[in-house]
Amino acid sequence: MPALVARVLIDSPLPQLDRLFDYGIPASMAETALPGVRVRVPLRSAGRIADGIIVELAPPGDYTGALSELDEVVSPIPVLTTEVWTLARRASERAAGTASDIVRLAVPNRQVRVEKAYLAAGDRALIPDLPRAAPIAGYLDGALEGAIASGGRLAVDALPGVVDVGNESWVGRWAVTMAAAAASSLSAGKSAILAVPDYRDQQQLEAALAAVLPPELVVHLDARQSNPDRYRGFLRCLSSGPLAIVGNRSVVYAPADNLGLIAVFDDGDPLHSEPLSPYVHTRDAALLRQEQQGAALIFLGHARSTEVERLVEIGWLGTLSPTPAVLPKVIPTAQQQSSDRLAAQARIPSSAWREARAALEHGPVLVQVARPGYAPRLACADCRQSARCQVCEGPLGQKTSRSVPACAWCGALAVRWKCSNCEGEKLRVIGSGATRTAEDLGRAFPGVRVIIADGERQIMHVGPEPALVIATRGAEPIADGGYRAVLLLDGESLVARESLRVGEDCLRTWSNAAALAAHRAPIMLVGVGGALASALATWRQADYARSELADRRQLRFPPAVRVATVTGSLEAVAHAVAAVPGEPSDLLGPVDLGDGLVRTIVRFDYASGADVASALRAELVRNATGRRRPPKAQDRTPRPTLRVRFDDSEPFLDS
DNA sequence: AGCACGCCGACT
DNA sequence: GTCGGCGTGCTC
Repeated sequence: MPALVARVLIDSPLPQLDRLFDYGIPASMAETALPGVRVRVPLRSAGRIADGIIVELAPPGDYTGALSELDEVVSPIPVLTTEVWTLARRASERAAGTASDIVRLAVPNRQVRVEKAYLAAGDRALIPDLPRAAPIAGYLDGALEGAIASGGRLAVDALPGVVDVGNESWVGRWAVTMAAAAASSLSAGKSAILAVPDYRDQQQLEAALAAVLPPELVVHLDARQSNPDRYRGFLRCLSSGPLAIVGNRSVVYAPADNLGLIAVFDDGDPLHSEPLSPYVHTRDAALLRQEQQGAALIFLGHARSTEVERLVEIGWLGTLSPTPAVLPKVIPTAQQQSSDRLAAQARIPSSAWREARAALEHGPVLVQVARPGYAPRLACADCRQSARCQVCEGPLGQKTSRSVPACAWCGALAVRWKCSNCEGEKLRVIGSGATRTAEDLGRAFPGVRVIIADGERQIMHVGPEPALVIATRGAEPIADGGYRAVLLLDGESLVARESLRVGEDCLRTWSNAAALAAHRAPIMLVGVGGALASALATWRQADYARSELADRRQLRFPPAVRVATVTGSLEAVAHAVAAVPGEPSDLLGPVDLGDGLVRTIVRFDYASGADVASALRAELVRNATGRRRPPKAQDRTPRPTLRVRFDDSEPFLDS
């Protein structure tokens, strides 16, 4: 029997290195060179050492050249499990990226001290008793539990409202459902991966988990942790025994032991879309992993994304709604101006103003606004042309009513501003941000405490006392006992944006805010009518997603079809696009992006995704290894880079 | 990425 | 005749 070789994944973003390399195993490493461990290996001429991970030990493959030997086993801990490796390879293939880019997301940086402590602790015999499964409230008895036990796939409509999970800790009811689902999986001895879009969601989920699971069974893995904390959590996942693993998008790659459930909350939140190459969305990674490992898969949310709706329509996902149905009390408000002068100034129709005033007698009222700051835009007071930065031509805005106007793009303060059109020197405020809304509302409701929550002033909780809580979308605090009323402002300007996703995006953020209301508290959507308003009012977000998806099918826009954007020089893009199978390819572009770059969007059906990805990936390799400069061109011209990005929604967003 | 190998112009 | 230019291609 021939000696085994170590097949190693090199840590490199280069597409031409994205394959396994065979290395001989020196006798000194025979004990430690095992699958999953970090190694250092010589690459190309001696002297150059690369980091890598042993993926498998195998008989020598078809490579016939001289084998180099491993240089060093860096650590004995198998950080890359077989499941995660397979997932990384499949996810990267689907996105025409490299597996090591995914592995970098999946395996945190090594922290030597943490690792030493972990190894010194030895195998932890201290495995707590498995929790007992408690029934999951709010849905048909046993429906969720059954799906979790049998590896089912479900789109679950979340329960609106907030609850106290103990210690005066109020969380959204969705978090209780998700925690109960995790407990259900753990009670069967299987781990659960719980992915949430942002930190505030994570805090709610952790509070809900603390109520149903002992802390030894919960691990978190998120971007906010320090590197050592993250690595410590990661190593805990590797030790045996079921765990609830909580985190943001890259938690879907956690090395869960005996995975039984993947649950994703609010998959329509843009934070679930990975900004690092190869840009694999949490939803897609979760779908691949579920298919591969057969765990249960749950997409939980207050609104349904068109992507999930598509999966429901093709039968890949089942659906589950609360039983009995829970309908928030949404009141569409007519656009009639308020008779109250101050309310009118604050853009609030009279009916909404009356409801808010009544609600403020009893507790906090949430006001959701579109933009932070005081004035999102400024214009010349004389000619009304929008005011531009004198440094970079960016739009000017104002943080507070007193602050110096500043550029939204480069941050330059606009001192001694002069209109480029009419030489005017006076600025005029356009629109209202959170701060200005707060000032206006403070005048309309004198004597009421006003709280502002936005990206800069992050507030997680507010008490049950009366207060006006002005929050930008996604920054809403949880109110103890729920808000007594919710006002959704700025809908008109939000809906007016030109973007493929405005409708579903608005419905999602409104629904999330509405879910923070107390039972039967009024929710007022100001200034919006039509299908969107009625979807919110009837709390039938899935219906809206269905009609939205039907529209996208008509137009052949994602997610009815898949897309890939190909960016680079005109020739490189044309060449790459020509390699896409399925003639004649369905193309949009090329459009000129300036700097000698163009972008073409390739559209294709889900069924041909693998072919398109492998064709474009081959083009990436060819472009990276082929001639670097156009022959006879000037020396200093940088090599035209070719970039490919799958399922990129950016070109369809507002400009 | 790096770095060696390989085929054309000025040199002792 | 050789030294070295950078264009080309490979990395177990």
